[in-house]
Amino acid sequence: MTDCRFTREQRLLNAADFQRVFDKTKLKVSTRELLILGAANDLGHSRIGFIIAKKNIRTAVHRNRIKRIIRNFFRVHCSEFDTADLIIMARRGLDQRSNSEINRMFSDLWYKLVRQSSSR
RNA sequence: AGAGUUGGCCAGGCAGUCGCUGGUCGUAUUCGCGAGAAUACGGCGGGAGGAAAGUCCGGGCUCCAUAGGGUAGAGUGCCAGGUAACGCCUGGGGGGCGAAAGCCUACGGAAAGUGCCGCAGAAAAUAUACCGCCAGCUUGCUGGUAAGGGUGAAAAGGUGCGGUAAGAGCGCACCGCGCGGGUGGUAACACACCGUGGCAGGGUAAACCCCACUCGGAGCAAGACCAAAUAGGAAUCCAUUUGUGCGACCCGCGCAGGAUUCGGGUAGGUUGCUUGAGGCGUAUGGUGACGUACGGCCUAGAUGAAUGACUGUCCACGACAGAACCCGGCUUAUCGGCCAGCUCUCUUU
Repeated sequence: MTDCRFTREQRLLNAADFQRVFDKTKLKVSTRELLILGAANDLGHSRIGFIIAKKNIRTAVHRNRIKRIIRNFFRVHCSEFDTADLIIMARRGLDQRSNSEINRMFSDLWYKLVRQSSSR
């Protein structure tokens, strides 16, 4: 999985997928403005889903921007990780951060997650 | 050149790397007798806005019943036109602001009825008389007044002359107002036009209300199709006393009954889904909104939701902000830049 693509199979698509992650959360890393939940799957690849509440991130432009940046990071780095389903949750204040700040923040969380996963 | 004002246009550019999405072409694999379909990979070109926003109006489209009559309710409110329609737009009229260009205007009815109107003031609408003024006499009372003063946002027209005890539309002239007519205008309305009446009776209708006109309801999570689970119904035809259900309510309409037939439809998927009251150009009618004719154009269609990220570079250093069925408006947010018309001021020739 060294090619850097991002297809429909790599996304959490329905409510049942999301619920499964919430019920079987094994991985959890966070900062003040971001939270990642993870649960192992047996599909042979990772999947990602977003929960970005309108209450926390008020304008659609910022919600789109956050999703695009994180999705792009996931696309490039997904091969570094075991197969799992991840949910990215945005908290209040994230829309105040610039693109590079979000990239750095997510990168820190990502490697924390990789360590947590491999130590298991 | 500066100040103002109105209308229109643009919304960082370029290059590279890595992606996403739908279209099309090609190749491969699978399915199919076949037309073709699905999946994967590759090539090519497409991929947010002026407000995509708020959801405040209007319409298309879909379903409810074929959307019909009445009541209730809601909306609109100077006139004429435009439009699919509108609460929008255009032109005109009245009123207000400005030196002007121009801007603002919820602008029907207070003589159908009801309600409300603080303080001050004698009195806020049936009128009335605090200080005055005048007359009379018993010198502080009676009568006559509303010119003057005072209160107030507002005191039952204004100015002048006559008149009178003092005054007063009491009389007259002009201004204002009402009514009737005339003229101009499709009309709202206007008039330094004519006649007539001494003269309307406060404000508030974005208070109830009255008058005129308009409006059936719900929305793409509408609706249609495929279909695990689960439950026993569903569709068509016939009948319509009674029972029951339905939209804000009524008139009204549907369902239950009998017969025939067999599928039904939650998760999920497919569709609706972008060619449309579309945009561009030319000609033409119109003051204009806009209409008509001809030519050629196709310009996002996602669905846990694409349209991006990173790097370099240039400059004016980039605001507000992301389509979700589709259009027409309105409103609100917005870094800046460009173009055109008009008004005023200054300088120069």
